[in-house]
Amino acid sequence: MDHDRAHDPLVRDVIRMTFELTGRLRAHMDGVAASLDLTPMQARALFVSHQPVPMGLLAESLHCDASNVTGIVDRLEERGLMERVVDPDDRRRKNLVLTAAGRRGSEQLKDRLRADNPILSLDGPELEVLHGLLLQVLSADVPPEMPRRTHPSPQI
Amino acid sequence: MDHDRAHDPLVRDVIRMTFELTGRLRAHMDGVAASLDLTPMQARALFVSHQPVPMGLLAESLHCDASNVTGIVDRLEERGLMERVVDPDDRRRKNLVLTAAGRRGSEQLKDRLRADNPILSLDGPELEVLHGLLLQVLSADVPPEMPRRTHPSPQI
DNA sequence: TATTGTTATACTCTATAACTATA
DNA sequence: TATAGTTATAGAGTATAACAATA
Repeated sequence: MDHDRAHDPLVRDVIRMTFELTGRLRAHMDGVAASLDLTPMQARALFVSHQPVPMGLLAESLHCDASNVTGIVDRLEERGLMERVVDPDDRRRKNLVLTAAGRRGSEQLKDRLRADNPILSLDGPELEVLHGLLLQVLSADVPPEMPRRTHPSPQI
Repeated sequence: MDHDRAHDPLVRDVIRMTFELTGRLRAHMDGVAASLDLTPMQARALFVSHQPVPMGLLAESLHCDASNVTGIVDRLEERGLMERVVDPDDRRRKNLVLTAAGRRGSEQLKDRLRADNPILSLDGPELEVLHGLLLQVLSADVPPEMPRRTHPSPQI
């Protein structure tokens, strides 16, 4: 018999706190992005593009529709940080490759992200514990699909 | 003598994983919002407005500029979920108060957010540990200011 | 036929600057 | 003078639908 965890005060508290921390981490990331004159989405795209990645996969990583990635990559390409390279094995597919400037930018982004990160208020052993918990959540969880508002059930 | 943690592989790993989890949690939240026909920011505004809160404080909670809150609250008010109430003690200030429908919506939002949350792959004791870590990070960390791009130092 | 990426569209979010009204 | 909130603006993000090229 499984106790109903939805009414567990601990669950409520942890969800409220993850909401708060998620907001702060995002603000921290956006601040770092701004310091490099990147928009939040441009920075996230740079962050996850270590090796060549097709547009569709980037859309998944960014949790947004594929049609949005066109514009985001357009602006990164105009700025000389990324290039679209047609995949020779499947000419429909375009792989995104960082330029030298893109790699430098990505490194700076990550350096600055590490420099002042809120989670660094934890010491080594605590980070180890957090690492274990994150590993468990990430491997157990199936990444959610992109949010859709097609058939909402409002009731409010 | 403090070891330089920026080069600690554990720190890098944990930051990469928090980036991933943060993205998934946001996608989860946005999906729940969409199921109630709310935009992401409308849902976040509803989430943090349990008791009357002035516009400026809501802007801080949402990590965005105060000017944005006007439009977000406009749409929630048009929909009958919130009301602006002028503060009698300081007539410049407007407190945001949930309507009955707003309270129902907020409850549904939180119910659905708990129902399928990725962090629920953790069991009770693990949640306790996470709770402790979150408490420490949140109390040690000073919430970052809103990201500004006024004086960037690009170098890329 | 199905898939990858683009375009067109309409709306929301976003920060900045200038503004109103209160203090 | 300073603060709370609004308006105007321009740009970026957002999902949907329709489309082209390729498989």
